[in-house]
Amino acid sequence: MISEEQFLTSVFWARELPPDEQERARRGITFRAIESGRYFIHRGDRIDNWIGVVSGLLRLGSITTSGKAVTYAGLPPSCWFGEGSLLKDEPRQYDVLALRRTQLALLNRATFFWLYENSVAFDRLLVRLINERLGQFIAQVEHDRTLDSAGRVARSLASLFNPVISPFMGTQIEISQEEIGLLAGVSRPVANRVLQELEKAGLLRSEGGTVTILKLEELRFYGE
DNA sequence: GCATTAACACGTA
DNA sequence: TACGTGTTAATGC
Repeated sequence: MISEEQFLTSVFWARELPPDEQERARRGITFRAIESGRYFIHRGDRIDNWIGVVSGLLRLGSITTSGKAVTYAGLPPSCWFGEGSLLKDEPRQYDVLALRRTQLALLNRATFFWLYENSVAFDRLLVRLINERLGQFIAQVEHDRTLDSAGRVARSLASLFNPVISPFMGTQIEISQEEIGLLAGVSRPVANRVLQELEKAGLLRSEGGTVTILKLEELRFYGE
């Protein structure tokens, strides 16, 4: 079984559960590492876990029939995902790729459903997460259609630091300009130019593969 | 026009 | 050597 410390540092929602449910959740969690560039899930897979990102970075997306990679979201540390496929008992609709070496925490299906059936605290948590993600995706569609590339890059970065979805993020993330481009749907030269623009505006610092957020709120509304 | 791809030089782990 | 960054030239929508 994983240690108390591992549990509390990687499972942000645990503190919302009463002690007996925490203990049950802890017994249902295992860890797994995915190497950089490897797929964790392919479209069509069935999954048997609710999945939490402990460290690293995942990309949720798919490949179009013409072979183009489309990204729907970055999954940063402390973010949990996959509840939709578990609850609907359907195959995963999207690919999940590790952009760098990534450690995952896996809550097994039986425990997930036990909590779902028995824990009010857990259900509130799920509703809150799903609600927040819904809002995030709707906003993303809006931004894709209304904002220029600078605005899209700023929103994509800000969405990685959503405090409801990934509350342990702090202010820094290891992410290359190439990866930022993939998340925001722009090319690397554009990501490069926008990062310089945002840095000049004092909203973030970008250096050597890490981005430090200085003004998250302004980043979230950049370009409006 | 603006973005994209491809390519090059540079600095660093 | 491998990677990330900064930049430019050719090309496309």
